[in-house]
Amino acid sequence: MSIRVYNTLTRKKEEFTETGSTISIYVCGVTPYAHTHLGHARPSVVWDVIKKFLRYQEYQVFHVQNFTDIDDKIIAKANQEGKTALEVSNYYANDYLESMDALGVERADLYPKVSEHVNEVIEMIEALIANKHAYDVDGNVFFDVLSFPGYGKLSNQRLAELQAGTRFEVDPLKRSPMDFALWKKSKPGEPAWDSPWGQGRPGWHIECSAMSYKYLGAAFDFHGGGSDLIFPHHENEIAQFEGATCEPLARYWLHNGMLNLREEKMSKSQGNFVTIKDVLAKYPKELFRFYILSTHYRSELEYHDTKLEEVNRGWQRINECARKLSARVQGKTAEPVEVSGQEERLVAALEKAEAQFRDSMNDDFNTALAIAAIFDLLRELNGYLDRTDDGPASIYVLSQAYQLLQTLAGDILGILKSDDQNLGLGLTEPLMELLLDLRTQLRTEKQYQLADIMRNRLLVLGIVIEDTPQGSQWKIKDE
RNA sequence: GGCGGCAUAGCCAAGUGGUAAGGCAGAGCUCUGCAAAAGCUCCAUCCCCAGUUCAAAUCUGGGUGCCGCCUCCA
Repeated sequence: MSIRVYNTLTRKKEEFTETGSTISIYVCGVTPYAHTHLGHARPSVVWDVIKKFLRYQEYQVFHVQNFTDIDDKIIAKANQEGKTALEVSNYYANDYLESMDALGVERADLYPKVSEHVNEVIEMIEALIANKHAYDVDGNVFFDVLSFPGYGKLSNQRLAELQAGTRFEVDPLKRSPMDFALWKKSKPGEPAWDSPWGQGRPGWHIECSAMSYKYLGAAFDFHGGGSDLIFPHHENEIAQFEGATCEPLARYWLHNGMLNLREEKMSKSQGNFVTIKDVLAKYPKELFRFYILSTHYRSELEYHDTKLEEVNRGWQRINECARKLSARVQGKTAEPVEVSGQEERLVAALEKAEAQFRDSMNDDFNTALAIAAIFDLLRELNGYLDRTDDGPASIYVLSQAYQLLQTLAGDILGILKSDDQNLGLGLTEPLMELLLDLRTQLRTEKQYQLADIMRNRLLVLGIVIEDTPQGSQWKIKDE
């Protein structure tokens, strides 16, 4: 089954056709002038999972994500704090990367910055002027929207309607109200670069066109970003790119839904945000990823204080199962054996789960469905775990199960806790073994009172004891 | 005013023509010294109205409600 994706450009789900062995991806990054907030986590986690899934499907991926480090807000912040614009943007770009690391998001292959690509920007503007899509007014260069017939094709807007809806004050220098700045003439005290039009700096949208063209060329595979970027940012990107190069920009446009904070869209400018670091100080990254991936990427997502508590229990079940599998398989060698009976049934369940997962992801990266496939598998796994002994056939299929769960939930979705989160360190393990041995002895002698005291006191210390048919087990209590 | 999206059980959430995935919460049961974990069973006819169709949550038209974008925003 091939991959199908919803393409904003055509407004329908399309089959993804590959043009080479490497899939090229450009995702709009951030303007680094404030701490990285929860809203940024959504595209990051989603694309992280998409990339990992594509590799699982044996594609290669090349991922570029920009930093728009020249911007009015950065300059304003720099002035306010008595720093240079570059100091401010570097600081927050670094904060962004740290937040991504903390989320378990794999880094992009490239993080180009506008400040390092002003030449490319200038070249593209020159091409636009040469192609009669842009004009220079006293050191400002604007894109001439009326000159580009395809304007509005991504956001499905008609120019006449857009102009009628203009609510902001129109720069009198513009020929048409919808024209937008490619190059801004610098004012005193602002960072400025030399250009054929005098000292100035790039406008907002041009950097993405120039840098995606430089690193990915024309008609690359995926262009992603939040749905709030469809208009005007991505619409303008297309106009600039195609106006300058006469070639199409990206083949598939994917837009993720907004993450809303307490029913309101989270955004930097409204001061309505929670930083990623705040959330990760309280909750494991894997839980947060589970929450994001429980909903399809195009849907809106609500976040509030108790949200992660609500999804915690289901997430624990997945990890609980992985922990049990790990405990069973650990230190044992799985010899390939002929399977039959309940082992055969389990292997069939593994295959089914893998296929369901794959189909779900192939269908517009439906992580919600993919997670459902994992829950289905969980039931089979837990049932089997209750029934089986530690015979060679059992170890063999259990290690396969463990691997599959690690691959799907761990490697691709990134929602499995790592082993050291599950197990204690150093002395803890032998000590716990000792305690459990003693307690088992007590239980054998029916000294239940003492056994219960032990269990209760360990619970106070954050250690949970579970008595199972396979003996007593312990784990670190969550929360 | 324009463009787009959404409305599915108490909550979260899949599902684009064939008679409602999954998770949480809840009820009952099994296992168990007890507890925990786990398993099993139960729990919706899909905002309203009118159409198309043998058949619609899924298509069409109308209505209501919510949200996003049109200004910086992932």
